Amino acid sequence: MSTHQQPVRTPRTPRAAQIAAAARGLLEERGRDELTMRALAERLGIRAPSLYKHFRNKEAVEAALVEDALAEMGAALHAALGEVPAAGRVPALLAAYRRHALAHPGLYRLATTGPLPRAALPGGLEEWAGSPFFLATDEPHLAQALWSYAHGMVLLELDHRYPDGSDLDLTWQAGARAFTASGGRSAPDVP
Amino acid sequence: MSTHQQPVRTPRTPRAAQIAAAARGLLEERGRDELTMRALAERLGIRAPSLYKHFRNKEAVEAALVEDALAEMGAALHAALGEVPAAGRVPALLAAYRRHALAHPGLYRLATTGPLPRAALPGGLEEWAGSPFFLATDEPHLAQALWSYAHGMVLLELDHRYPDGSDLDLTWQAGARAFTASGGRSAPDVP
DNA sequence: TTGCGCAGCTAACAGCGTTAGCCTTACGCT
DNA sequence: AGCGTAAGGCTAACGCTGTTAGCTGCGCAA
Repeated sequence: MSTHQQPVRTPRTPRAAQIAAAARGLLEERGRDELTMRALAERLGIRAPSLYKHFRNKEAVEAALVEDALAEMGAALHAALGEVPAAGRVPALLAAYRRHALAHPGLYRLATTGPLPRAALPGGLEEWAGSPFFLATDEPHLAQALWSYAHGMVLLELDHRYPDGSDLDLTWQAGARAFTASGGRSAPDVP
Repeated sequence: MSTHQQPVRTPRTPRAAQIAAAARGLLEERGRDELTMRALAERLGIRAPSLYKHFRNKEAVEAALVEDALAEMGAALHAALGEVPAAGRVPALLAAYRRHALAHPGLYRLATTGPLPRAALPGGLEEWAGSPFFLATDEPHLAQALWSYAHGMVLLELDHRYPDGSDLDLTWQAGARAFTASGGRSAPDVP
């Protein structure tokens, strides 16, 4: 229907999949800079150099996680849009974005900050993961602005940049209101 | 008047100021992960361990740069608001934010991503640097949303996350329109 | 003149990603 | 049955990182 098909995923040997899973666990449990090749190997019961039999280098391990992150984020956003009438798409999209990002903070950061390893990613995955913003706004520039807003909100929330005691639910609502009131060809106001 | 006084700065010995200046140059010219203690020392004609006579550790050097970054960003934003009538504050603020961040990308990233070294920062500096968003919107939650939007835009632009050929001027305009049309107690629409 | 402290130095350590080279195991083919 | 090969582990080591300990020389103050 309105949600295009998810792009093909990069094939992964069974052992590579195990390593990626262990890396993901390490990333979420101990944070980005404790995801080291030696710690990853230890979690798998092997030594660090053995990892290089399965991944070219650390960046390739991270690229595998980025691929997972984009695929899962894309699936969550497309699913959120599927359940909602056109008028309520922006708030639904923002809620799903926030929920998914905060549920996987390490993965979110890895996939969305710093340079994207585009060469190691399946073609079309990035666009597919971002397309819900275009589906929710019907206008490319407003879609990019909405995406930027959601990204900024999540990062500032993860980094504890908002003043203590901020009611972020209300902040997300204020942003949702701003983006539904404006520009979108099909969205009536949601006070 | 409406712009409060800038908070006091942390005192810095002459040598510490030289080191911070060299660190800033290194950060902007060669990027965040080429800002190493050895490279910094070499630029100053000394050896890395000597730096520890002036800064407790690398994090303290970075904290000095974060302080500079917040003070300068705050000054730029307050200045931008001072030149503009109430109605045009949001677009003026966003334009100044973008211009300043893109002019000092390394410093911007250092100061706004990852955990803030709040303990090493002068009290009130962070709030002062962020207060222009409150002055521009007159509503705390919309202010935080606007800030998040600007932050997300800058980061995605710096990280080249937008599709090739995106006209980001138009995206910034779309966001400015969304945030001026909505909520703000004093802002009429700016088509 | 004596003493002190500032600001440099070398040597070294642990941890990082990564490479080279070795060895064992398992499997397919003749 | 035996051989060849490839997969997937291993150790040792390199150059890089931040950081510490301890030494040295210079300048200033009492």
